[in-house]
Amino acid sequence: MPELPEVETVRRIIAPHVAGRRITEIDLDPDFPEVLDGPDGIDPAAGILDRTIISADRRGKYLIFPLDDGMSLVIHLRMTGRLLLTAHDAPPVRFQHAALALDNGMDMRFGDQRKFGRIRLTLPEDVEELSARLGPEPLDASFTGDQLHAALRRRSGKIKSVLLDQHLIAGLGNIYVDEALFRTRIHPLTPANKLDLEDTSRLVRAIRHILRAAIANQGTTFSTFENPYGESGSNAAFLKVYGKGRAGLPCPRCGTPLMHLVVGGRGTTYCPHCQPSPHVSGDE
DNA sequence: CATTACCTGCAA
DNA sequence: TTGCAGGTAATG
Repeated sequence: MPELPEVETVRRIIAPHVAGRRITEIDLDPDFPEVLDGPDGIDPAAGILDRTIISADRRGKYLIFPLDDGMSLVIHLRMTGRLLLTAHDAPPVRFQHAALALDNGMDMRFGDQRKFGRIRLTLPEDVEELSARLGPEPLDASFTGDQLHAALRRRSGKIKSVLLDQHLIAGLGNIYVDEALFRTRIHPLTPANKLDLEDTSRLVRAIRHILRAAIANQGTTFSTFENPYGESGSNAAFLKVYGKGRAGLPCPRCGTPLMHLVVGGRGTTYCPHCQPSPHVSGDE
C-alpha cells in the first residue's frame, strides 16, 4: 500500500537513473495494455517513444515524470503497483505490465498484481489540475496547524476519513493515519471540526514526524511494497498500531488491548485507552 | 455522507 | 469457498 513515504522512496531511488534519459522502447503486457493510457485521441505509446524524461517528481502519492515536449508521465501505484529498475535484458518482473527502455541500458518496469495502478501520459494543464485539486504536501512549510485547523473546521466527518481525503492533505493512507492518530491520542471517530488548534498542531507535528521517519526507513513493507531495487522497507517494525492483526494485542504505550473497527470502509486499529472515545470525554 | 467497483492473492 | 485488504473514482 504505497503512501507518501513509499512513493517518495521510489522517487528518490529512480530519479538519478531516469532523469535526462530518453525512452527508446516500450513493451506492454498484451493482456493489459490499458496500464498505459493517455488523453483522448493520442496513442500513449507513440506519445512517449523517443521522449526524454526531465526529472522524477512527486505530488502526494503520484509520481510525475515531466517529458521534454511538455507532457508528463503520471504514475499511480494504487495498492500493489511496483516500479522497478532492471537491466534491459532482464526477465519480466512479477506481474509486469509495462517496460520502458531507457538510453542508458536500463528499463523502468511497472508491475501490479491487482491492475489498479496506471501510467498515464498527461497534458500539462491536466497535471496542473491534478496538483491543484490535491491538498498541501504534509512535509512542506505550507502545511501548518493553522492551515489544517482551518480546513478541518468545515468538515464534520470522522477525523480518520477526513485525513484520508487527498483533497485535504496529499499523501496519507491507512497506515500513517492510524499511526498519527495513535501518536496524538485522537480517537479515529472524533468529528474533524471538534479538534481545537492545539490538537491540530500536534497532529501536524505527528504526521510530519511519522512520514519523515518512514522515508528514512525506506517505507513500510506490510505485504507487497518494494523499492525500485526490489528491496523491502524497514518501517513496518516501527509501526505502533496499524494492522488488523494487532487487534487484541497490548497497546505499546499502556498495555490495553488494541481495538479494530471499520471507519469509512477502512480497517482501523487504535487504543481505546490512549485514544478515548469523543463521546465519553471532552464534551464541552 | 456512505457504498461500490475495480482486481487478485491469501487468510479464515 | 468466501471475503478481506485498500487508493481512488464513481455512484446512491
